[in-house]
Amino acid sequence: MPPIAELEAIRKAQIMEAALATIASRGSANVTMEEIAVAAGLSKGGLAHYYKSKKELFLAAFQFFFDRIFQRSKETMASFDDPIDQLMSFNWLYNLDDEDLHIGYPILFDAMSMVVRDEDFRRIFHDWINNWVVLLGGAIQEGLQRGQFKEMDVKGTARAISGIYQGLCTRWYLDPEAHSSRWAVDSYRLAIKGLIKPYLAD
Amino acid sequence: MPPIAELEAIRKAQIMEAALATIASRGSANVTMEEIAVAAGLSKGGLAHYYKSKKELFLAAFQFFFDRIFQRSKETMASFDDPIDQLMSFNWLYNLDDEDLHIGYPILFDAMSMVVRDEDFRRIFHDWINNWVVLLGGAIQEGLQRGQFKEMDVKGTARAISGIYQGLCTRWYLDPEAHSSRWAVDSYRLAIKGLIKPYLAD
Amino acid sequence: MPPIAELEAIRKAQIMEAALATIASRGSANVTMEEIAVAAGLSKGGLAHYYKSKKELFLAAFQFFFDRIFQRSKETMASFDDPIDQLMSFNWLYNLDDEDLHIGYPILFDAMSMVVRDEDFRRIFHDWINNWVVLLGGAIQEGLQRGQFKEMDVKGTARAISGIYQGLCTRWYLDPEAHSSRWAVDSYRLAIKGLIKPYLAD
Amino acid sequence: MPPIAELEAIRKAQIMEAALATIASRGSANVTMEEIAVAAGLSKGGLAHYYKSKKELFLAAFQFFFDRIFQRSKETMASFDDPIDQLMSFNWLYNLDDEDLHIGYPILFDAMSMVVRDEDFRRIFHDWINNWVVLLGGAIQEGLQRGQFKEMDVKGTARAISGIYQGLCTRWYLDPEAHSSRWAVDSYRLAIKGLIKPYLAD
DNA sequence: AATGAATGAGCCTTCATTCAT
DNA sequence: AATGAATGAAGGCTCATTCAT
Repeated sequence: MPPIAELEAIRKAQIMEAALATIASRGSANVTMEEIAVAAGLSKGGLAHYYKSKKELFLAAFQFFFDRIFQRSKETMASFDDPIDQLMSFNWLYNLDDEDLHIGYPILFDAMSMVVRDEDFRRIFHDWINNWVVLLGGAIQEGLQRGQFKEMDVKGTARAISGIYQGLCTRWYLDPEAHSSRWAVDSYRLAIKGLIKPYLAD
Repeated sequence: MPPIAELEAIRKAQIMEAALATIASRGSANVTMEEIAVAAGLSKGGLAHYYKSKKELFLAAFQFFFDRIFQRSKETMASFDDPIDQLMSFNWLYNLDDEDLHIGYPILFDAMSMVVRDEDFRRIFHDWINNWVVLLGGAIQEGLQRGQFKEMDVKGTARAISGIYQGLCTRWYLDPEAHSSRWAVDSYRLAIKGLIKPYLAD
Repeated sequence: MPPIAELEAIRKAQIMEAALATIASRGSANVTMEEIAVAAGLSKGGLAHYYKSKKELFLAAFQFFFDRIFQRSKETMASFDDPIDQLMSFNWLYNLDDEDLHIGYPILFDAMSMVVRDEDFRRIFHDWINNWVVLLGGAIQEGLQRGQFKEMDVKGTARAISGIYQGLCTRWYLDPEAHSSRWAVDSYRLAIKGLIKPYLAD
Repeated sequence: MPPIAELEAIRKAQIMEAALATIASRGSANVTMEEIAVAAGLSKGGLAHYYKSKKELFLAAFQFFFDRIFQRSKETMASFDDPIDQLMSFNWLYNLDDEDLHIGYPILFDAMSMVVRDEDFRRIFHDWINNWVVLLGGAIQEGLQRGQFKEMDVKGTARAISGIYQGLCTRWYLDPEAHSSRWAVDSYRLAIKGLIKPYLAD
């Protein structure tokens, strides 16, 4: 790889980090290209060299973050063998000391705000969700094969787990004083139980 | 003395509707005071007469919307007798023909984006959530008294239901092609079942 | 006099006081019609009823103030018999407790700023200066007739005294810590001495 | 790196000239940032690049002008040897063909209007006055050493001369038809004589 | 006489984007 | 590759003025 391409990769990585950090703290509505550039150790013009427009930069940053969070979750999940454990493994996310979270939630809210109104943001968001569905669906499938779970709509259940997870996380993050991480974990487990053993309860 | 004593109330109501509609469609980051003014049938200056700043207007609009949605839900819930039915009664919200929804979700995403970064928005959001918790908690309490539910942490469960509900709604609204309202209702019911009859499943 | 005309006079007097006070404290560049109206115990519309435009109001207020200061000075001067004492009698103006001063200097600076650029303000300012010249000229004339002063250009000397007086006052008012009223009085006396006994000094 | 290393200095100088000219002709209350920008050969945004706010620009412009006038006076004064001549040397200022004057007086009035109400303007004004006092004080001191003047309070006299000078200039500038420059020069000389040889007259 | 609702022009300021170097 | 000067559009807000009541 010629050094020129290496440099580009390095710069883009710096910019991604800077963009995520500044967007998270200032809000995508308020952050300026210059703030991001400075956070990345560049000038306004330097940033423009790598990302032609604000939207392009935001799309890349969101994508970058979505990938990272997904990757981390996937790895965590892979470290468990039991499908139930796998579905519960996202609990690493309830940790206010993890910097990815303080970036992730603000980013997520901003992203959703854009998803509603812009097709390009919608696409990367949907793709991300679909990745989760595939990941969670794999665990469910495995549970089914092992006979641990009753028959169910795998994809739909995966979607539900993903949505429920996000709903609980959101509450926890927006008001951690009223919503402990213990509450989040417990609520999640009970809800999941309801979903994956539906007929048991009847 | 104004010709109509309630002129201010009328104008403010017009403005609230206009603000919600324009914020929802354009996004709070993009909507301008003038757009809102025009949508309310006023000029820029006329709007300023009633709301001194953009933030003041936004806070009022969010508050206004939160109140309305809550009120509608409360009334719907009150029309059911059985606590289980009450907890399920929010299904009226899964209706893409209901205009409140097309306002509500975009507003909600924008609101959360601000809640993370601004204390004033945070306050009205927390208040809103707390209202839901009280409302849902009432139904749960009733179920407990009727012996329908097992013992549980009423408030925590109410918070969980509220969060889960929002998580599922969000997915449904952001991608209704992949998430049917049937899916949303079913997922919600199962998750709730997990929450309110926790020990049954074991 | 019908009560209607009386009311108008009362209102206009209120407005003049309010205008002077607010212009002085806020600056003519910053004060708003509404601020003045409120200070006068009226509403925006009520003020408009008496003064059709901001400029009209300002002209009236400046004129009003110029008249009052001149009248007070004239009366003070008339209480002295000796022409020298008369010329020195303006010392009542070096009194930071006198409210007219805290109105007067700011008003004067603002007025001069307008005098440079607007014919209407120029006219009332010139008229005011000319009144001073006549007043001071009278004292000088009297001194000449009594044989107290050497022959001189009465008008020119009166203009000089007036200008010098203002120059010293200005410095005193703008920086009273560095310019005592003692300094102002003494400097004024010495300068006047130079002017009215010109040939003595040679 | 800028093509011309001194670009910023050049631009700022252009802006200073443009600001002074436009403020003088339009008044600081009326001049707009855009007017100044255009006068400086820049766009609104270009001006903002060099001066972040209107106040910052005005402060810089006033300072710039104060410095220039002071420098010119200082040089003129230095070209005379006799202290009396030095104190009289400011007569170059009575020249309506000198562009600095047509800028200077309007600027001075606007400045004083702000000095009354704003600490930052007050500071640069006081500094300017103090510079004059030091300059004039030097001439007086020299006169004392040469035995030309009687003993006196050097600083106080310098302050008086400075104030008197401004008072006379102001009248001359605001109404040159009624106040000739001859009048101004003569009045100034006589007043100074009164100040620097105070006891002679008694 | 008096109010205050409403207008709309205008201003300061911000900022994404372009571009010469 | 990188800078930062420069542009110009746009937005929030202010405010003198008008006018129906």
